[in-house]
Amino acid sequence: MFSIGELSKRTKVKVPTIRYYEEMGLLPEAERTTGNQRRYDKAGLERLSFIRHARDLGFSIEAISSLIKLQDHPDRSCEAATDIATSQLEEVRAKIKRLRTLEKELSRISKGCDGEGVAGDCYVLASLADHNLCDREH
Amino acid sequence: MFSIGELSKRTKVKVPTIRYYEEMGLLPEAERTTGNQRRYDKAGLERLSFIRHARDLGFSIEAISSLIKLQDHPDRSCEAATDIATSQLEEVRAKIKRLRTLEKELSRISKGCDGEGVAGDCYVLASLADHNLCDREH
DNA sequence: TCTTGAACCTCTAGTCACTAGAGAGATTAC
DNA sequence: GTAATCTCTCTAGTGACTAGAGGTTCAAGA
Repeated sequence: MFSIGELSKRTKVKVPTIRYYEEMGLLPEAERTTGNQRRYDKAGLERLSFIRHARDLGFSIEAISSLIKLQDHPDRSCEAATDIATSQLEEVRAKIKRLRTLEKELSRISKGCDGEGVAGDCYVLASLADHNLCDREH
Repeated sequence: MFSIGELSKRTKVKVPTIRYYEEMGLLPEAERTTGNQRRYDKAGLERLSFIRHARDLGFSIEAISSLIKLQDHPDRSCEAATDIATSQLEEVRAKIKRLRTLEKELSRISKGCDGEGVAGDCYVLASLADHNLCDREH
């Protein structure tokens, strides 16, 4: 059994974040010492690692909550899990697409001004003021 | 002179968002009718268009605030503007990079399970539980 | 001119996933 | 025993809005 600080070190999840996850129901309520401090074991460590990994991959707390429920019922169909992962993948792809458009636009705008003139003649400011100077929709 | 609703229609920025921008100091305090309703003119429209365009490109409220200050002083050097645009571009590129890694990982995980088995055997859940199943760092 | 209904006002609180800080109590090492 | 470090709960703040309550004003038609 180890403390919340120890769990934090091992998982690289900050202490207040661990408490937050508990409050959100992602982690079960931890056992306590007589002095009311949380104590964890291997199971707690594994669950928190799962959560952290899923968060790193961009899953929302809500999605993780669903995934955990599935984990706790290994006999149920895993269709929901693949659905969640697939829609997460779609979201990531959509974000990439959008960011690529922004990248092109920003890169074009940045190249338009070397930063040596005055604000009144700045192509960056002009581009932001006038959408018509843009190449494409965004 | 037109109302906040009209301004909203023309710029496609929602009414509460316009009020929020005013509160944040991005928009100057609007003129009011005797009945205390906001009225806008062409200048207000242009400034809000600027803000919306910059937001669409992912600039933060703070960054936009700096850009607006520059706009209001056309005699100052525009170095700050190009700096802001460049660092925004860098951020966007960093985000894309990170999302690409996630995309690869999620795609690999999703492919590992067709959703037809049970949760106990699900590769999606197993991958999330065990970082060692990952191809690369993320 | 009166009435109706849409648009407007302010204010508070909620969103997401944490993060920061206060003030008090617990644990651990020496 | 004492000092240093950890931990506890609670509240409030972050960014960029969004939602809703409860009340007021405006514009158009009768």
